Amino acid sequence: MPNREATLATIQRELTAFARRARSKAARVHPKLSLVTYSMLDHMVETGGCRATDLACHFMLDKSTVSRQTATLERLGLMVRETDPDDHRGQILRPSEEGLRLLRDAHEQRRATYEQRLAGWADDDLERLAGYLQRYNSEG
Amino acid sequence: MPNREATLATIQRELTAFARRARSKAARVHPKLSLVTYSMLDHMVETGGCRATDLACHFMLDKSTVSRQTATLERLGLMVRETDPDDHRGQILRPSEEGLRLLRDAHEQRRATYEQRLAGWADDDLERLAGYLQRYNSEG
DNA sequence: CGGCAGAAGTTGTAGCATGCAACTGAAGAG
DNA sequence: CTCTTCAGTTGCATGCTACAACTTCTGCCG
Repeated sequence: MPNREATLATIQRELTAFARRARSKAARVHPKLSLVTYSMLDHMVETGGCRATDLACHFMLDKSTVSRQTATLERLGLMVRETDPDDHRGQILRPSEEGLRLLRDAHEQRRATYEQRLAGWADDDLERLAGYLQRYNSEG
Repeated sequence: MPNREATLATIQRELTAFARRARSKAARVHPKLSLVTYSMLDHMVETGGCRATDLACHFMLDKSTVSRQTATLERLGLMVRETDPDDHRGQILRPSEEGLRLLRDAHEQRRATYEQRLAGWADDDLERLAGYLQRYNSEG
């Protein structure tokens, strides 16, 4: 049985390896979208439409960066904006129909990738892993 | 008991969240080093001195990118290079004394971060998580 | 009411990482 | 010897990011 030090080192190493792979492989979940713009579109759906400031806060990015990324999304026809009726300074950002389609495709693609990768796993192992990851992310 | 679909979705979501956090938080593991340059120095140690081509292959980067990063490391006094005696085209890259010191600091810093984050975990939970992560990374 | 602080976004500027392509120098095959 | 291939560097372009200055609008306080 390995000691705690070694186990911690393994977890650290494996999570780092995962992060590196995620950045390089899943960096382009769609030809037109980077991981960040994809996540932004996703966040607009999850929140039911949000403002640029929300995105900046949630992803810890400068508002100028968000402004440029949303401009790109709009130029690609993947996002629409409407002035917030309650506060004319802000805008409500939502995916367009095409943006929603693209998001669904990307979701399905990623789901299939994970399903294939975890195909050989037993159900209870999957559930334990899911629980561990939730616990890890919620702490700290 | 959740179904397999839901469990897979959870794993996917949590790993994505982890990757996003890793990008923003662990982006700078040391004031002078980015995650990439840090990993490069680390790889030089693990391999006992390697060539730029090895780094490019291992990290899936263009050789020009590696060339510039190693130039930066050398300019910072963290790395030294010597012409490969067996092949005068290549160079053997190694951390300098200061590079090794800095690497040890960074290692310790990261180890402490993980230890703190996982402080409340039972040993067998840690070992199971480590095993799951190894299995996940080794497959696919 | 009128002015002023603060918030939401945009744009100018700069820095950094990265990739592709063209180039230099060296090793190895014929 | 010559030609090809490999290791590495450099020029150029691109994309993401931050900081700062500016615009427009809101909300508050005198």
